[in-house]
Amino acid sequence: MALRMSTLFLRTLREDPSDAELPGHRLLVRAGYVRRAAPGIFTWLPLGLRVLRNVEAIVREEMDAIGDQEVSFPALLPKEPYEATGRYEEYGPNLFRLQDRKGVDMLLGPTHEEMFTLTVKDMFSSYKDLPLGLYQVQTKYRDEARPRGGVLRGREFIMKDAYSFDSSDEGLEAAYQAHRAAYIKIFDRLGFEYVIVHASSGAMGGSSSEEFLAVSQHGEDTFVRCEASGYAANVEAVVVAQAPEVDASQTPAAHAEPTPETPTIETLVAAANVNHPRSDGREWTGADTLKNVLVMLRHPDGTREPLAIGLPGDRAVDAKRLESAVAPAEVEPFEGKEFAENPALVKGYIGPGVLGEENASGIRYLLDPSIAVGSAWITGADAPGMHVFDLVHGRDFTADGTIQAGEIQEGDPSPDGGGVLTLARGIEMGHIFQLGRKYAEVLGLKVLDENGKLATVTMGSYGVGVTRAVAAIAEDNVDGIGLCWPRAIAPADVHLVATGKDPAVFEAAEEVLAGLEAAGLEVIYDDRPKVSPGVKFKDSELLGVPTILVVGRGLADGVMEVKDRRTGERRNVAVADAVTEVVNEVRGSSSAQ
RNA sequence: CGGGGUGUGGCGCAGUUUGGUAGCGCGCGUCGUUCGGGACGACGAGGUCGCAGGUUCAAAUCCUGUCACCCCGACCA
Repeated sequence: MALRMSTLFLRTLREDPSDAELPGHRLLVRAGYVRRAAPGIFTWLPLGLRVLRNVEAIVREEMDAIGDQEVSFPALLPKEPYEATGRYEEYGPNLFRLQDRKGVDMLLGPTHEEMFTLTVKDMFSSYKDLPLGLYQVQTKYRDEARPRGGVLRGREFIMKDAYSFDSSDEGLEAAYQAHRAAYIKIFDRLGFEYVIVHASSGAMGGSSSEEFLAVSQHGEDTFVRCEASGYAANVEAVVVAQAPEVDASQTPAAHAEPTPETPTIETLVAAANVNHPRSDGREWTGADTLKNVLVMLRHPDGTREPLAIGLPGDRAVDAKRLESAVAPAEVEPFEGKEFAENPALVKGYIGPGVLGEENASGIRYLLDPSIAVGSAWITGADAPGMHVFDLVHGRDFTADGTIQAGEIQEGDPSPDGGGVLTLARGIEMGHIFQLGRKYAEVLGLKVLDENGKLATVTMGSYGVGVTRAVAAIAEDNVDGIGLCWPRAIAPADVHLVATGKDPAVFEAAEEVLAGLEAAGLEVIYDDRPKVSPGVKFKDSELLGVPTILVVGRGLADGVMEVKDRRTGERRNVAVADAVTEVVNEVRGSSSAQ
């Protein structure tokens, strides 16, 4: 199979497109792989489509290998199934909605749990039909508030979504592990650095969920990992361990002190060091203060509930962690008028004295798990310009519970006790869920069990962002001059370049091309006449095929040049050996990048 | 939704401050020269300057409105 540059539907650009920011995105456009059609919507040109198909092929092979069966659902869907699960509303403006000529509401599918569940319900009715694994590679639509990074986050994108159906929890666990293992194979073959992290399952429900993140500074997700223990998790899903109790027998009784004009942690610490220095000679820091943050929760039924969060003063509330911790409730700011409505609250000087369902404010009070029983704090005294010192958790105040909402910081202890955490960014490439019975329950997917009784099926859902994988791999495989595709997904095995105007060069190139094709290699052949060698070399580097074979001036000496795109290494090979050398190059390192 | 920015041939940009018949580079076409690192010359095709209204003898340029797009944030199974 050969693509001849003289006729290929391709136009490379010498300059970066002005609307692209990420290096991989720029190069995908410059090298003629994709073109933007509308915000977050892309046209795949011949070379891009070849890469995309290669990724799809790998995904299909590994899904087939675990016995999942491929199906294809429509993208244009009726709304009823999504109304049944509540997601027609839940998805809100992210759902593309439309009407048919009769005015019937329809939608473009953002994900297909409902359709798979209903189809299995249609066809199967016995435990003997299970387990079952189905998947599709299909176009999804989500009207993202802000598409970004080109193909990385589009409004139309291709996802491989798979679903498992089991009659028992053990079956679900087995299916989950099988899909997890298949994903490891897929991402290994795609050739990029990734981590598997614990994720919060959020609104999807279910008990267990892991994400496959491509490690990338351009990623939108922040995750933590611990070198020592191997722990890795999305920041949203980090469960901070409860700090062990400490001895408070030597801590003096709590005492309130005037601390005028100290509404912030910084001003409080400064004032405390001047007016109330520690007896042990150490300076007060933000970590000695107990900060109490108020938020307003809005529950799905519309009711609003204030919530107070106590955490060390040197640590912020992480909005994503908080959202995740209080889901399905949503977080809103605690406004000035709400302070006014609760006279127990003294803004800037709020303390545990009034917080808590049993205390004056009546506001539920949850502590960060790092607040140990027995630890002593400087915190608000609930009077203007007053803070209380040596206030001991468990002795002088208690809370209504703990909450996982504190910001995770570089160097925090790993939750599994093995070391310290580092922070990094990643691109979500895959997400696997144990959904459990949520969808089957709502949509009535039940089968008869061995005893002839109806049992609700338990499900898993497993997604891979296929178009996103192309974008993420591009981001991960660029250098100053172009793309450098991993072999497994490159648009061709070899980029054959014929330089100069000597007909003998083109004749020799045709011969070696025939040899490469006969060996089963896919070749991009730059057969353009009257194009200068410099242009051809630049284009070959821009396109990023891993092996470049140059036929040109060396021909007079009986040699061709084999060049490795990634390393830049080049070597001459005898014309007679060129096909064999290139085939070895391609096959010999087919599993490496 | 908040903040910032940009709309001028296919692409990248200048021109807008100070109103006077739209320009550069790349790409594209023809001819000739060139041919191992984005060659050169000559000729040429291609733009209602995002849109609407206004001011003016005259608007890419000034005024009003509007739309679109990009980036950062919020959002995002």
